[in-house]
Amino acid sequence: MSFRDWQSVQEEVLRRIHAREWRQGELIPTEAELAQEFGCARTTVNRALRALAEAGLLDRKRKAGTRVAAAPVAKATLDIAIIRQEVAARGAKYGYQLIDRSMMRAPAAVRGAMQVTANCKTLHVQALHMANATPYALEDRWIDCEVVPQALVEPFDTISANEWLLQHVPYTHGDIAISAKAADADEAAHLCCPEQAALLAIDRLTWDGTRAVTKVRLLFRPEHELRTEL
Amino acid sequence: MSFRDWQSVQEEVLRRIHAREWRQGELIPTEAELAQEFGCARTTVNRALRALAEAGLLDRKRKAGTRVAAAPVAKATLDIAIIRQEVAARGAKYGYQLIDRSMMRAPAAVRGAMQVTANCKTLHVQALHMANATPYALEDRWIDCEVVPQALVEPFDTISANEWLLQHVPYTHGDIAISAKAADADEAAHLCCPEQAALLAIDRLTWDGTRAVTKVRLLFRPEHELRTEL
DNA sequence: CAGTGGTCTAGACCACAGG
DNA sequence: CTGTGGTCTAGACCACTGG
Repeated sequence: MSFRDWQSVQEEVLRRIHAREWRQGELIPTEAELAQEFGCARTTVNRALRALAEAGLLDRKRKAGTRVAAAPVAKATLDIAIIRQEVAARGAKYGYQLIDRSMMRAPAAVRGAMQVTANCKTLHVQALHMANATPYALEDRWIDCEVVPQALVEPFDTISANEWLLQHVPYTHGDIAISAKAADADEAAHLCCPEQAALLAIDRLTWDGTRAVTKVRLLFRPEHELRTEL
Repeated sequence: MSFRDWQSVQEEVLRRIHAREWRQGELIPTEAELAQEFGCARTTVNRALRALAEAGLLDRKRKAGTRVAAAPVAKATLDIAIIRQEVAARGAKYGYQLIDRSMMRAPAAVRGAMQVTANCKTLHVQALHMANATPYALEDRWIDCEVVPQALVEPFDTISANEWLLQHVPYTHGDIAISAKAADADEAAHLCCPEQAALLAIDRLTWDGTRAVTKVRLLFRPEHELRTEL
């Protein structure tokens, strides 16, 4: 019985965890021991165990060894693409419609989240993304024009801010929050759904270093689902 | 200028992407070339580029080389823990309350998703998770007792099915769907919120091989948010 | 066919943390 | 101090796929 590539080592380790040969919280053999047992290099065992640790199934600590994670925190990965591609991936025809584009002072809540001052120049862009001519998502966005001056001359009438920003503005990291929200009158009108309908909301705040680039809320139609695997 | 560990190689590559030294869709140098430039082994460059490819920033193909991803699909990772731990992590006191536990025929929709027959023995468990004595999440679960016979003798009155299953039943993979749902009368009563309030719903279907183990819907209070980073 | 990434190896040194 | 995982190296072979 020998396992010569890291995938088969990983499978064997997974099998032992599922079969409860190695119990939750229990210490498993060291990399060197497993390498000897499996007849492969320690590097190969390391690759397999590291992948499982990243997936949350193992806890590894120097000197302390490797344990089967007591509470396997599942990592569900959401792929967040440009909305146009998302719609296309569902086999629907993408449509875009600009609702509003204007310089305005952001509400206090938005200024707070973006950490900008009250008189910071911000651009507000609101637009509707459509799939097969029916509403798909409502985008409500604030852009800090001191960070992204190019946005001042971009009309956003044919290309969405969503797409334009991803392609033209670098960022270092972002925060995402997913929640549910009842549709207000305005949102219901744009999304062609009843007022008070339960909408899925994705809020994203994007940073370049220490400065907020943009804050966006995407509201999806009631039946919308985010899908992923475990 | 030399970059001797994979993290610094990764940072340098990231810098060049952000600085647009390497444009979107553009071919970047081969691993061997970069290794020479950076004064390190090809393995080290490989480690850095592989990590960036997993993060969705690079597209790699044998023979075709490595390109900067045209549409950087952001991967947001949600950590899905046992609810008791989730509540504890927020610094609140966890509470648990069983609402219903009974053998019953699952609705057609549930049977379809779990791919079981109409007369399959299924256990229905409904329970409330609480934080600081206020409702936190409503759990509505179906368990296939042919796959998990031990569940038949488990009362689920002090330990939640959520936690018991994770600790006692192995699984191979799962599907997750996140959506928004308006509270019906029953749900509103349990969660102490107005009827029609917008709730965040997480549906999870867990498999062991080709057999469905359990299907669960978790409904969270209106103000609940799932947070993650990019 | 040949260029590129994917992986394995044996050995080495290092960083961290338990005892 | 010592055991464990984390990483780097140089070299090798392989698998895929573009031309």
